[in-house]
Amino acid sequence: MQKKTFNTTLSLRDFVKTKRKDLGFTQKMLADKAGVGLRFIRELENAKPSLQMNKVNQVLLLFGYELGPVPLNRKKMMDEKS
Amino acid sequence: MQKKTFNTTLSLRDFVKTKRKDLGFTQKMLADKAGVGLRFIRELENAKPSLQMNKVNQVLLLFGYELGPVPLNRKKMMDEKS
DNA sequence: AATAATTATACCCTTACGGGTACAAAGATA
DNA sequence: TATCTTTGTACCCGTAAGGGTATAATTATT
Repeated sequence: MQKKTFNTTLSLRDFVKTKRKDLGFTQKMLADKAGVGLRFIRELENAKPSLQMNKVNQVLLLFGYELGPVPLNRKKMMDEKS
Repeated sequence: MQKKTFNTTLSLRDFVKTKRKDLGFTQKMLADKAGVGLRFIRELENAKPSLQMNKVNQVLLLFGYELGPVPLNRKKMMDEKS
């Protein structure tokens, strides 16, 4: 029942990590399914700031998400699962 | 009074273009204020898919926005001004 | 119409992204 | 403990991103 608040700005890494584990994927599995390299997934989950948008979108697409402009300091609510 | 619907997914370019003109900036002014090159602003407003997130965020920051994961097919409402 | 301002396209160049790979570190399982 | 899996860090390298600049094309503005 507990929900987790996360800052959309700072937690793209946490978003990916959470979604990935929700699906029971390893980094390698996610990389293969997204069509990116394993190193990229690791850089993404380690919050490398200079990642290319199209590559990030290839990953987010698997979760039904994509990169878009969101207001700063925006907080979102997300269930622990799904 | 008319509001414009835009798909967050496809219209990062339109978002930037609209916000820029709302502030009365030229591409060059926006580039200088954001600390990126003029060419980058043009590629951004022309929807180049492989732009680097940190550069895009330097621009969105001026508008009080940033890149974040948004659900696919999400539609947002935005006033013509502000 | 002409002129000025803004935007689009193209070229060269330096930098670094991203892939691949290997190895180390951390977690899990028995 | 040892063993296996998963994740993190480091290296080399091809290639594309992004800046600068110049020139065309487009769009005001008069």
